Amino acid sequence: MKKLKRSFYLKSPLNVARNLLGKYLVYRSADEKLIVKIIETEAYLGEEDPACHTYKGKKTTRTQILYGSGGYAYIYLIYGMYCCFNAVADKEGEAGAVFIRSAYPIKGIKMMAKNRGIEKVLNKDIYKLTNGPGKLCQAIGITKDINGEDLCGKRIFIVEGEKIKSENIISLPRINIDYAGKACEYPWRFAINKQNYTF
DNA sequence: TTGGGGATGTAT
DNA sequence: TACATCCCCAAC
Repeated sequence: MKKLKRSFYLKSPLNVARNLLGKYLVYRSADEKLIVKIIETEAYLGEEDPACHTYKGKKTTRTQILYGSGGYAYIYLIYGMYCCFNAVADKEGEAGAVFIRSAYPIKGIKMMAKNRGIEKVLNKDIYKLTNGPGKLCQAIGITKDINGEDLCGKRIFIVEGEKIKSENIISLPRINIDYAGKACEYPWRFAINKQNYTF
């Protein structure tokens, strides 16, 4: 399947967040290739977005990667416990990102279960392996050492997966950003509508 | 050097 | 609905 090119990521986070739905995230672990389908994303718009780590132009070592060119991995630790995966979006100088909130396991399910500390997975429970940002990172085994990795490289990348019709995409308010004031109402979360879609 | 807070997950 | 648990960074 075709790997997404740099140009895919150089657009606005809202555009990239919507277009990442149905795409496959591929990670080459030491043992095998792990693949998940992206089913829920959130857009973070940069200096104007109170929920974004770069709000008001905040520049630190952590946010540096966000200001760079789109198409790189941004991984940070949340609540001192879990890693969250983002794809940096927009062009150099614009600090946007797309947060991957939920995915569905496609390949390497056994390894993902092992990484999550689960011995046996029933078919009906497969989706639970990666249905959260922290779970996703734990399942495919990525940590902060992937931070800054080129998504157009070989270790981790995204490929054309399934084309999702626009009528099957829903937009919703983002989650757990209550501190962001009015911005917590903006419909910048995108998901595949499960009502007309089966995995 | 310090302390408050956070793009979560799990059990209850 | 509680709480585990610790990096990040601004302010001191």
